[in-house]
Amino acid sequence: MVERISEAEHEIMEVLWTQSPLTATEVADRVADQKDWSLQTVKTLLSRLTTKAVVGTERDGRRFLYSPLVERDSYLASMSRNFVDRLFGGKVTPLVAHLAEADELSADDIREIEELLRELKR
Amino acid sequence: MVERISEAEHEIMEVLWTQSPLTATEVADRVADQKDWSLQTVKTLLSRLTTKAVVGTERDGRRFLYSPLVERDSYLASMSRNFVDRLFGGKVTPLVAHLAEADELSADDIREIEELLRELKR
DNA sequence: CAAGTTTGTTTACAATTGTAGACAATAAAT
DNA sequence: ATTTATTGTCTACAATTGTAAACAAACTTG
Repeated sequence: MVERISEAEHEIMEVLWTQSPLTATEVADRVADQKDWSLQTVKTLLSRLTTKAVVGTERDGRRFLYSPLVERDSYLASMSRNFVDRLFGGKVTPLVAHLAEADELSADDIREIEELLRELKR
Repeated sequence: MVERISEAEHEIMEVLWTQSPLTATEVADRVADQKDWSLQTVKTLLSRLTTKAVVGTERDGRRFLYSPLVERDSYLASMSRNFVDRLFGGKVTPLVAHLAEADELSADDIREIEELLRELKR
């Protein structure tokens, strides 16, 4: 069971998934592109993530190096599952249909997905 | 801009999307299949939804009849958009790829989606 | 060494969310 | 007419979330 990760926490995770381990300050620096958070805020989020055991720490002198303990893939999987379950009754087709109708799919997207599905069948 | 709807509130919306207008008690009855909520809880959620202006009320004597003010489709659209943006950098293909790899797609699903895409191209 | 800097820990505090209880007004039932 | 049920409104209260400030220990720099 992957612990629930809040939206702000997720932002931190994305940084760590891109590169790790990192110190709190490094995380803060990298997340600064997206969010205007103080170092304190980042440290709070990191500590909540470690409490939830989705981020692990490794001592490096007096400070910590943080790394993700869950893989991005497995996180995405559980989020996607949850999302599709809640909003589309667990069926992926209606989701794709929906995105398509909402013009979220370009011709390119469609080609890409078709290609992907072709791959899958083999 | 569609107001943010919480998870519990969403459950109520699903009921109203299925049928409306309904009284609070009727909503409570119907939601009872999914969630073990007291009537009070349902009434609180309904009132939060009306405050957010995603549910509208119509007086019927001393009580209210509740109806959705946002369409399910447009809600789904904005949720999907948000989801795909946040987790898949706005690209749908990786999402589908992900679901596929996570074995969330059966052979039937694949056929369905292919059919759907064929439709779309016309 | 004294002063500033970095880092983790503790505490804070408002908004949102889940989950109601209490109460008052009205309607229904006996 | 008195009791009971229904309904909306107001209030509550803990957990989670976003966003830090305060503080203390340790490290760096002048």
